[in-house]
Amino acid sequence: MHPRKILVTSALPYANGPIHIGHLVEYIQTDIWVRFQKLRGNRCIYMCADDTHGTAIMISSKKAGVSEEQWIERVREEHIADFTAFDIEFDNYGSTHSEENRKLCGVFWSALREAHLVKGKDVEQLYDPQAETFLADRFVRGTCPFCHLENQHGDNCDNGHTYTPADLIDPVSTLSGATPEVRTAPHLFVELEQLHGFLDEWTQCGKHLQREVANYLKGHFLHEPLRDWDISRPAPYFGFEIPDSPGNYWYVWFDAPIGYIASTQQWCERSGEKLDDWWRSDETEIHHFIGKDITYFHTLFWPGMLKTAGYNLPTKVHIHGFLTVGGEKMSKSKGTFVKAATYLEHLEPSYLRYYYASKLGSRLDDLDMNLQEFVAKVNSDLVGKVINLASRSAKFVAESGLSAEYPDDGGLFTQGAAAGDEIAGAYENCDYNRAMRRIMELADRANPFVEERQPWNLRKDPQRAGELQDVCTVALNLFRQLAIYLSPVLPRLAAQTGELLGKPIESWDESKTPLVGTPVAKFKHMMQRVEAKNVQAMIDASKENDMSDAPANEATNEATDAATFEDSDQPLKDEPLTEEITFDEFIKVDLRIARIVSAERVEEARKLLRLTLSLGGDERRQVLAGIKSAYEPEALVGRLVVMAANLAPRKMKFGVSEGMILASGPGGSDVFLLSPDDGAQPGQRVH
RNA sequence: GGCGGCGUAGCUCAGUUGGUUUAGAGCAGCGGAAUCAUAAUCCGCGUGUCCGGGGUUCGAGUCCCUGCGCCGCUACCA
Repeated sequence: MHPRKILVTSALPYANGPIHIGHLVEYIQTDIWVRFQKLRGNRCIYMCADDTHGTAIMISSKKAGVSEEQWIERVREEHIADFTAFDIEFDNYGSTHSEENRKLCGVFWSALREAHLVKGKDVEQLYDPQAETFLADRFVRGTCPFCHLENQHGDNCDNGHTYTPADLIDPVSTLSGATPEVRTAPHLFVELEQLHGFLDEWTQCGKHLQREVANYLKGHFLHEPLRDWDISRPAPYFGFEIPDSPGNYWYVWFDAPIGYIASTQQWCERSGEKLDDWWRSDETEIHHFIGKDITYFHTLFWPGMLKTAGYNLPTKVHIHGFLTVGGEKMSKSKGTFVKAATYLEHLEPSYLRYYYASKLGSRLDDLDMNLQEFVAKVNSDLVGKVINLASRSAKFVAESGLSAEYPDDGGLFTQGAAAGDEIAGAYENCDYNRAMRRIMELADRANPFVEERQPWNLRKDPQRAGELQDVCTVALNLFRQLAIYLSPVLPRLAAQTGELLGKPIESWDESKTPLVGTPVAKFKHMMQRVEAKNVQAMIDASKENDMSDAPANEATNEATDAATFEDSDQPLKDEPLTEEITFDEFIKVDLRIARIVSAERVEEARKLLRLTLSLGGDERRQVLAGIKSAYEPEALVGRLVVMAANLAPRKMKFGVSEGMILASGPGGSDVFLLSPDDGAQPGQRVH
């Protein structure tokens, strides 16, 4: 079997913030795969880079008071430090803001031009006259033109209406607070539709994508003509200026994937390789690892670009899901939004590598990190089962070394070697959880062997020194076999095993041959047990970070946090605090979660909506609420609110109102209903 | 609403193309042993409606239909 030639990438992290444990799912997943391939004797290189262009970078660097170049260089160093600490080993870590990338972008661009795939079109977009820049949708907020909900995103509101930013009522730029104006600018587009036939074939042939991804693309994009892809941005924009279109820049998603190739180019220059041997060669496999959020860039645009420019198409795009913690999205307020650097202050990287490996499968399911399970799994699998094999036997043979011949072990080593193919197959398919399970099954067979042979008793009898040596030879070889199988996941353990037994682990096939007649070094601890309190400390520290450097909304992070916290004192002035009450007085009010099951306008009334609230089961209340000018009734149905449920019914002109729902704001269109967090149920009391 | 997926022991899950037994493993729990080892290890202990209901079949957790529940994606299009 001749070695494969494999080029692997992870998505380029955006140079706008630190690496966190969500990112690490992908880099650990990829790194394991790369290490596995190398261990198998394949030629495999792992390429990555920082993704450095776009509006968000401009904003962040401006805020930090440095140039974009300084900013991205600083972030890149942080990223590299984090990756290195987690044993993620790139063969090259570049930057999309590199000369190599600029040139390659030119190559791709020319190819697109020559294929007549580029066309110009005018685009109307909101422009911030103060910041002197066009505004992406997420940098505009305003009032929804359909339901008049205020402070909504640029392209959709919380009630589910969609629109373009130009339709917003009272739009505001989140960059400067200025009122944006509509301006027209010429943009360049790629007519992807011309590649429709090719993309149908490539995505649906079953070789390159997970089945569910192929279905997704077919259902969402390929069933109809593909839309033109807006690939340029007018100045000012931090990126590369388009050579034949001065004043326009390539959109960040154009140059980002080309960064994979540019990074390879740097590696080639350093190692005397030819780029075309890797990116224009039938012998090379290209494997991209990405998260599901960027599926369509990598499965439609990117193959289209590669095809047009005559580069290798991806052999496979491996797509993974998101990380959740305790079954929920990572949350800054709950401390589950853990930065890589914060993790490292409290825990060892090997824990996370193993835990993720034990959870990762080949499909794009989300991966849930359960903190109790995390502790239990690392301690019981790694320390209790695997490492224990070495720590309970190594010191008995520190002087004698391993037996000269491999003793009878009842077939354990042979069984372990036979399992190698299946474990390798699981790694190859990214079914790491399966691989980990199989490895732990082997460990579960090894410990009883030691138990049965009782080396601790054998050593008491000098007559049985040979027997003792044999038992430990078996135990250590079984341990080493596991360490080899685990080495893509736990390179440190592999290195430590190499030291202990005086022979570095370099190839997968070493799992087939036991080590004999070699010295054994003094045993040193290989891994600390995870302490639950350290996990907790990490969570707590992540909460503290939240207070200091803050932002609630990820995408618009830097842009919004000033606005988030510079709260006006006007509301308090308008409505000062009232006199103190006792607890007993407070609890007289029975606040309940209620679901709005119907809502209609009271036509004759100026301000009222007639709501029917459900407290669960058959319990219903009619409430007349003065929110007509702030909410469309249709948008309220189904929504959970908080109501004062034991308020005496009040007869009003239009009927009896049996309670009140809680809202803030001065009135008119400025009314803001209170909503419970996810999970609340109708009828629950608010305490 | 559409698409994709999931629903197996307290928890996390395995169950390959339907047929090795009365459906398995790890963790947790209970009982015992051991004391070499990082309070690590070993042995023993599971009356689970394999979500419910139909169907195909000599035979289904495994295939088909249907209902329910959950998750993800995406929606006045699929």
